[in-house]
Amino acid sequence: MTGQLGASPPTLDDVAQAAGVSTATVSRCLNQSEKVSQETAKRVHNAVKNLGYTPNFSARALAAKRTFTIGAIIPTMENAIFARGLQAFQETLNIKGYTLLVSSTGYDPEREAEQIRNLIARGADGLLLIGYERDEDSYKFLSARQIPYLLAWAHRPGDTRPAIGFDNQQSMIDLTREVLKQGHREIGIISGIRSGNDRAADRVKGIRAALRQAGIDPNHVPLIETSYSITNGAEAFAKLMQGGNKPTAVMCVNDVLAAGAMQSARDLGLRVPQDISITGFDDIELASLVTPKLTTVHVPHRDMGSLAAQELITLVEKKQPGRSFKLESSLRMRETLGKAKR
Amino acid sequence: MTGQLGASPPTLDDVAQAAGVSTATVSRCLNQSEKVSQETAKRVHNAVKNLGYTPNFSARALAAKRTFTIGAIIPTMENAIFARGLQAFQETLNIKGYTLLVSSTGYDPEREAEQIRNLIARGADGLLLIGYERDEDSYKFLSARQIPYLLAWAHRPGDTRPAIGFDNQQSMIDLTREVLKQGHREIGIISGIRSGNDRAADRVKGIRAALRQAGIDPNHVPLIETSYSITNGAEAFAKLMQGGNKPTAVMCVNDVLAAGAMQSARDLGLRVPQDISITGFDDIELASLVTPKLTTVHVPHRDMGSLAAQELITLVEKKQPGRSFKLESSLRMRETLGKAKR
DNA sequence: TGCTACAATGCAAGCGCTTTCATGAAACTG
DNA sequence: CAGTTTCATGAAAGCGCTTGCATTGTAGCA
Repeated sequence: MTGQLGASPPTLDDVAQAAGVSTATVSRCLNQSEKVSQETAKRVHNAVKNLGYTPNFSARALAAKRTFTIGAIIPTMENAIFARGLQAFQETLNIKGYTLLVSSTGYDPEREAEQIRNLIARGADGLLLIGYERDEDSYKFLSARQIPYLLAWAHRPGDTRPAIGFDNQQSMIDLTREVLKQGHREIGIISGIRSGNDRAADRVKGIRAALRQAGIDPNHVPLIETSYSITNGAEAFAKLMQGGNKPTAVMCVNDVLAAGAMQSARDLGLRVPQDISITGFDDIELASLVTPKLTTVHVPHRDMGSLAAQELITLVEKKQPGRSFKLESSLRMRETLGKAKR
Repeated sequence: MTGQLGASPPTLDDVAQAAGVSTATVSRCLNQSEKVSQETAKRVHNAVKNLGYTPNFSARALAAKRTFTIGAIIPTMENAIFARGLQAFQETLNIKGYTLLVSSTGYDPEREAEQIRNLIARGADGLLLIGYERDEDSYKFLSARQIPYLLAWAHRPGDTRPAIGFDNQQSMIDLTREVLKQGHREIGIISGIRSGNDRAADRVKGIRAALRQAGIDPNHVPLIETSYSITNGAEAFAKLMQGGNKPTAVMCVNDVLAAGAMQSARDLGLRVPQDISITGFDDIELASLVTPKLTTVHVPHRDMGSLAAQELITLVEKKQPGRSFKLESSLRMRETLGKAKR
């Protein structure tokens, strides 16, 4: 417990001296303990404790070219969508002895490119990225440096890049069919910004594909694009209801937007689902909290997170090619989708 | 654009050679550009671009003993409470050229101690911590290493440690007085786990102090302690309503718990606020999303985050003693607090 | 007893960067 | 024009760690 009062932190050298061994031995003792005799190990551990020694991470990374750190770059932390899956990702990582480094981009592609370089510069052994869509340069950078990476929250049947997620487009087709089944013909769409966000884009594509199949021209279906927030969802909904032929169902590309839409519906005196149906996507906690409960698409966030962690570690340790996984989403028919009014 | 195909990443040396200068010059060029002639600078920047050079962060940290990185350790990322303030914290940090490293503890004091060491080992120039309560060893460690730190989300009038936040206890006293003003005498409390979480503890203290002042014995007021989650809030509420003398108002230590309580109330067929009043704390987005809208205490999360960032940078750069700031919280009287039934 | 085999340890060379100090050239001074 | 600054640059010493290789001591074997 002898503190290093004000002095610079204790180094491996200090520990070595205190334990009467060389720095090599201390290092081995701290890493691959099996190569050191029990007696020495005890002396070293004592010295470590007495000095309050903590290994300097930078020095370690520099010398070992290995950090046991995985980086994850997500669009935003404010959104429950990623928080859930990321939590599971981190838990699994920790169990396997890895540390997670998170950073967020605010849905800005340039900042994502920046953060990729940043996390690599920081020595991340592997990277988790959200979705497919990003500059080709970023992909080039990753393969030039031979950094294992995994895409998450998305899965495109034909694509070869390793990804783990669900088919956003197909999920939305399924949901849209349910909406159509309820007799809705006038549909409104509230989407997130699709540029640079393939999840949002694929979901909209899904809606449109299903509509087309049902003989509805998707080009005549009103769509409002706005960034993910409750107030934005509310505003978009209000705008949608100002138009000429008002929709009888509003499909939102995620639950946050849908919650906003519901709020706005209430403010406009519209009953859900009697006067208007509203659907979401993601099935975050919010979905079953609002009144009435939101009809949405359930996504196995936690499974995805923990599977992603396992796979990424495999990639890092085995230097394998990298596989893709498709997870199943499922509809959650709750209370906000009802029969079409007319 | 000449990629380093498969090879190890380009280093300062490579850049220096390509530009025909020494590594010292390249380094200066990348850091304090004013000390290098314009012509050389151009050559260097060209070389950097051509090689796709990215400085190795670990090497830089090791040599410079400076990282321009601030660490933040929060209880959880899943909770909107911290996400908001942290976002602002990060934004301000970025503007000033710093990077944020976040890690979470799951409300586990041991993991917090671990993470403190971890972030310091990673070279964080300063630390943001939540609340006052933690092992004395951690505080000792920080001062031994002379690491600037700032406590947030709490502010205790008498305490000398630099903190930025609001008076949790006083805020809750104010809210409780409003509850009492509505005629409530039978109060129930749903709290987070108070051990290791002084925010929760202070809030409960606030309720109890106000009750005592009103002549109600706080020891006879039922309290259920549970970890922060909607379902836990719901369960706690149900349990509270099973007791002998049912409360007419349930005060929750945060909005998440309150949202759970409201859900449970609905399931039990209780109307809010006619049959039972419910209050929250924090005023996260959720609060105005639930039906009816939650009466709660508003906390200036974003202001706190950005002020914290500024102050922490000052601490890091000026090595000043470290000041404390008290922010004002305010009541948001919405729809879930009504007159007592009897 | 002399030999090999092996386990435990030490020596020392880096990892990629910053920074002090020295150096030489150019720009001033009187 | 010699003497003094100023400026741009380079040489080289680390920062704290890991790790390949060399060295030692001891056990195992014939």
